[in-house]
Formats: sequence, structure tokens, C-alpha cells
Amino acid sequence: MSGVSARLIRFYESAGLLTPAGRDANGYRDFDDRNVYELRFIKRARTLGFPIKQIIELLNLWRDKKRPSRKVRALAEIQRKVIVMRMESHREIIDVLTRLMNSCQGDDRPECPILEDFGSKGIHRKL
Amino acid sequence: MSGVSARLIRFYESAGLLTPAGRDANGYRDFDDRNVYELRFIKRARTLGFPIKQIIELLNLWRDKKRPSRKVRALAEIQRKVIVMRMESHREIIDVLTRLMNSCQGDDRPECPILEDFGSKGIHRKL
DNA sequence: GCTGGAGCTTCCAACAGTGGGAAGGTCAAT
DNA sequence: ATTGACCTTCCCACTGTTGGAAGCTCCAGC
Repeated sequence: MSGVSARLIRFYESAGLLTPAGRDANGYRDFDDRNVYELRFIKRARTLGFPIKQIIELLNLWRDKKRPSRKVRALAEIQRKVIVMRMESHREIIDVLTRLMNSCQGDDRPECPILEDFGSKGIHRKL
Repeated sequence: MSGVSARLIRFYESAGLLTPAGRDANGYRDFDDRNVYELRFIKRARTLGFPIKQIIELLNLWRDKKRPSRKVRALAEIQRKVIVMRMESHREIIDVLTRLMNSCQGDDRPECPILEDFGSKGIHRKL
């Protein structure tokens, strides 16, 4: 129902994300609507790259009916900045890799500017 | 000289990346030019996001004087694709977070479209 | 010489998230 | 009653990096 694997559900529960599910007489977990909702919530937040700790905070805000939406927005803003920074460094990496690949013939000869770049000293000002 | 922490040097050595450094009479590692070169190589490759296993392959190619540059280029190409894919998913995440943030007032009231989105079912076609 | 501090050595643990597997219990269908 | 597919808990692996502890060594100051 949530699309989360049994394994991961147990992990989320032990990590304090998920409200522990009730147990049947045989000890099996009995998930209610709240659990399913939380799991979808967690899955969505993970998809957006939120780390576990942040998701705990988000869930606490969700559970608090009197939360100020300001706090939710602040968490989203932090996350956005994190992802933007990562994307920028990815952008740089792609630029460098593209440049290196263009400089390398990629044939049967051993000469390779990529390997030379990797070992060269002091060229890498920024990246 | 390489800019790699002592800790990480030992890890790289144990992981089979770095040619094991010679030892002095007291058991201390005695790094030579080759070690320093390899460490700079590793550092550069890590900066570009290459995982350890790929770096091992790259170092093996570097050590092989008769390597075909084709192989080096192929590894760089794979890595480029990996980073491009990551960047694209980051791009999507940023779009979603930006949209969510714009939809949330971010004041003292509890209403928050971000939380509502996280728990809603079936809306997340792609992201 | 003796002591302190800063290096070195090793091993063990932790982080974030998953996945993999073992060992045992339970349930439903055959 | 047996089989297969679940459930339960546990521990381990992985990515790369950092942290600590315990013990040794080196050098500088006194």
C-alpha cells in the first residue's frame, strides 16, 4: 500500500520515523491508516532527498496540529539549498569530465590526457 | 604533500588503491614519489566522484604503460553518465521543492501544502 | 636523563540507507 | 502432515570518511 519494502518499514520503525505498528496476537505487525500515511510521507520525503533526521522533524511537524507552516518551509528551504549545492558541484564535474573526454583520443594508443590530468600537480585550481 | 589525511591514506592502502608504502625500521610508513602521485591521483578522481572500485581500475590503467586510452575514456564516459543522471534527478527535486515552497505561506498558521503533498496519494506521477 | 606533546601504529565503531541472509514461528492450501 | 510463503528477530555488507582508544616512538625543553 505504501510501496515501501518490508525491510525498510522495519528500519524506519526502529529508526524512530514511523509510529510503531500495533501487533496481532501472533506478533505480526498490524498497520493502520496512519502507518500507511506515514510511510507514503517518508517515501516522498526520501525521494526528495531529505535525510532521515529531517524527516523525523517533518513528521513531528505534521503530527503537531498547531505547527507554524514557517517551520516546514524552513526545512524545505534548507533541503533545497543542499540539493542546489550538490547540483552545482555535479555541473562542475560534468564540465571537467566532458573536457577531459574531448581531449582524449580514446583509441588503442596509451597516451591519455585524462590520466595525465589526474596525476598532475597544482592544475586543479577549483576543479 | 598529497593533501590527503593520514587516516584516509591508511584506508586507501588497505582498500588496495594505494601501493603499500615502504616501512622504516620503526614501522612508520615511508612514502615515495609514487605514493604521493597515486594519492594525488586518487584525490582528483574522488573529487570527480569516481567510486573506489573505478579508481582501482583507473590506477591499474595508469600503471599499465601499454593501456589503450580507449579504456580510460570509457570509464570517464560511464562516470559522466552517472553524474549526469544524478544531476537530472537533482534538477527535478529542486523544481518540486521550489514549487512546494512557493505554495506555502510560511507564517504562523498551521496550514501547509508541503505537508499535504507529502502525505497525498497518487499525485506524484514522476516526482 | 626525564617528561610532555605530537606524531605514528593498530583495531573498533559510527554515520545513511539499503540489501542479503540465517534461524525460527505461523498461516493457508494441499 | 507437508509445503511454501509469509512473519519475526538478528547480524553482516556496502559507500567513504571520521572519531576514538591503546600503545609505541620521536623530538624538544628542562
